[in-house]
Amino acid sequence: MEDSAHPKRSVTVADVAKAAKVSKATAARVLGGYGVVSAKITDQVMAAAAALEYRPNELARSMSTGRSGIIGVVVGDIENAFFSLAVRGISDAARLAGFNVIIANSGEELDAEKSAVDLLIGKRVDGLIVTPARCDSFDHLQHVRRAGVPLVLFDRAIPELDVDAVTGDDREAAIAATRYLTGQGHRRLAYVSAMDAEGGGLTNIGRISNSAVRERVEGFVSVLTEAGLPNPLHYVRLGATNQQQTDSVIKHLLLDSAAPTALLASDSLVGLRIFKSLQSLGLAIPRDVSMISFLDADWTSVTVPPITIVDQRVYEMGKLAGERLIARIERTPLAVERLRVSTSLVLRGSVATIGR
Amino acid sequence: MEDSAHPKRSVTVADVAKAAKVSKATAARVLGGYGVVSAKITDQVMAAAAALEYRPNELARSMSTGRSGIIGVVVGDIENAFFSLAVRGISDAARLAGFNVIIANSGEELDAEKSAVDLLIGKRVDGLIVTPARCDSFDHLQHVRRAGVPLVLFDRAIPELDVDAVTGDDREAAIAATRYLTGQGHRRLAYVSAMDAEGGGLTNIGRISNSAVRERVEGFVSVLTEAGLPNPLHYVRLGATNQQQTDSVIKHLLLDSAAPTALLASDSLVGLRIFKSLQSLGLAIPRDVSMISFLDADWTSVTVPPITIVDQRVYEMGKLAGERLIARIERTPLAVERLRVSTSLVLRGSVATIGR
DNA sequence: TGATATAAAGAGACCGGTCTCACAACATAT
DNA sequence: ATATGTTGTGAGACCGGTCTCTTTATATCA
Repeated sequence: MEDSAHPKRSVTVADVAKAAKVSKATAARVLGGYGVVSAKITDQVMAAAAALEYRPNELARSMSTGRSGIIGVVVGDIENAFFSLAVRGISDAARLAGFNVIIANSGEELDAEKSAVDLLIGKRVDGLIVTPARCDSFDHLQHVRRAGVPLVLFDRAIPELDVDAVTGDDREAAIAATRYLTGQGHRRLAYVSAMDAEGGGLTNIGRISNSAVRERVEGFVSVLTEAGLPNPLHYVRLGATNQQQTDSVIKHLLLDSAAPTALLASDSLVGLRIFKSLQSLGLAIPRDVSMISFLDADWTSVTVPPITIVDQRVYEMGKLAGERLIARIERTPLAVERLRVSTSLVLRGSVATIGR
Repeated sequence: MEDSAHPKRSVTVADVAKAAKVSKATAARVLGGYGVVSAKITDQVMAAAAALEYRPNELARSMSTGRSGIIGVVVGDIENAFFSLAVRGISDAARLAGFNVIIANSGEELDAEKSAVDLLIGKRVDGLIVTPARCDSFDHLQHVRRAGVPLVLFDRAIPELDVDAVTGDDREAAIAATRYLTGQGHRRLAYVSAMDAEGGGLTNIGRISNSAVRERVEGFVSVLTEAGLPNPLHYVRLGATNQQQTDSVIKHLLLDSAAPTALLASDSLVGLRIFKSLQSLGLAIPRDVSMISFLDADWTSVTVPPITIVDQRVYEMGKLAGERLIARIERTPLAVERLRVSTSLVLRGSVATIGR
């Protein structure tokens, strides 16, 4: 058994051709499924290929055709349920169209994102779906366009970049959630996100570099303003990137003399962290504080009480992004668009009605 | 702006060479970072490359070097937290060694697995990590070996296949969990898995085609037998593949006159389904029934009560598998091994002490 | 029966890199 | 001054497919 002998020159069309006693071109026609070949020769070649266990070298194929059949996807963090669901949607769309998916993690860091994009372009992917970590730095994405590689942004849009984007209707979602909370009598509401905050406190919404978060905060603030509540930015907190940070954020929020009565979590990871923080502070939901989280994550339906959430339909978002990209790859003439997938509020038990 | 012009012949070494007024070979040496080139020429070439925005074609590079720098991973379902965590571990190990990861989903189906493997081999991945859907059908994996592509099995082992495998110590884990349950006075224990059951009832452990599940069931049964409990296979149930099936499985189990007092869930998805089933049946944990789930999934720590789990250290498993594969790719001389990652029981609140 | 159309097969360039080998220029040894 | 070595550069084969162009064999028609 010298199976383990490593390099093992693989079987090529030339080998098959020789075995089938035909020219390389003819064997290639049979194996590649193009051109015209007589039935007899086809059989010969197929038999030879089977005997030699021929496997086409997709790399070589891609080289000459110029198409790799691969879609590159750059996400923030696959471990996050949001992205794994999205990837599923993208993969399903891709598979249906005969494409494969190669995934790269950016860890929500710009540098990692840049090198991931470079790498995928190097691998000559046929198209790219990117969740941009920051919406204010996009040279590398501009470069993708210049290279002629179709690009679709996911979850976050960059208006300055003339390119398709698939996002949730974040502003509307935030408005709906916030209105619901104010409708239940809440007057002091906090918005908590995992986004890195570069200075601690937030003074200027426009400076939030993630469009999804920015739009949600805008929606949140607009409702509060509209309701005549003072200082709507006062309870917007960023930086809940891990349990410890979140504990600290929550503690500061809730130990304030004018503590918020309701919390809006920007994603399911933040939501989970907030939930745990509240648990460890011994605060009951919704008696002591109400909360709403984005994303219908597993955990949100099995807690006591179950968590009211904004259902983002991430799978559909992913699928849509995949389909859009494939349409671009196949040169379907389409106007550049921002596709918004509508969200819906799923009422469960984590919001109390207060006052009145 | 004719940015959108699609095909856009990309800049090649030849283009750079011409611009820098050197030979293709020299430009290639600079750009590829091999061979010897004088400082002056290096600068010239680099300048030309920068001006032209040269990006190497990894495909072509792979063709001539025979290395793609890609590791292929075939998992059951990325959406499953078990796999997404594992993929993270694999990716981290890969990135550290300068490899990239391409992921394919098998949906736990043999045919999909076969074509995924074929596809990845076609893409000339440098190595393959596979979670075999069935341990009794491995022609396609044998083929991988014959093709000279390093292979590491993940989560499940196939003893007949002379190849490395990274798994949990499933038998020990099941033994520990089961012993804990019997130690708490439980005498009728059920094991529930999502594996497809081809006949409904289970009569022969050896026929379970997934080694991880089989070993867990073996461990489970061995403890029960050792404890002198009758008919240990009686409460082993497969087929909890979705909520409806699980509801039915749980209902049948618990409406029996001799209903089990404790349930062992084979993975976190099954665990979650069981939890929901119990909720909908109005049964309280652990008062009416106790449960233990595999995998420290998000949801298990925020339920009431929190769920006692078998911590599988999946990230480490993934990382180990990645490292092992890379060692193989780099021809480190190593004996073929089955690497077992130890698990531990994390006691929370979902198991009652009964009797006595 | 010879001229022409058509189908099937072969020859070889090409994709964009890597890499071997040949060769030139200059330094050092004899 | 000639032999030998070293270093930097150029020419061109090669990886394994695709694909165009040419050639050959067979069918169709006058």
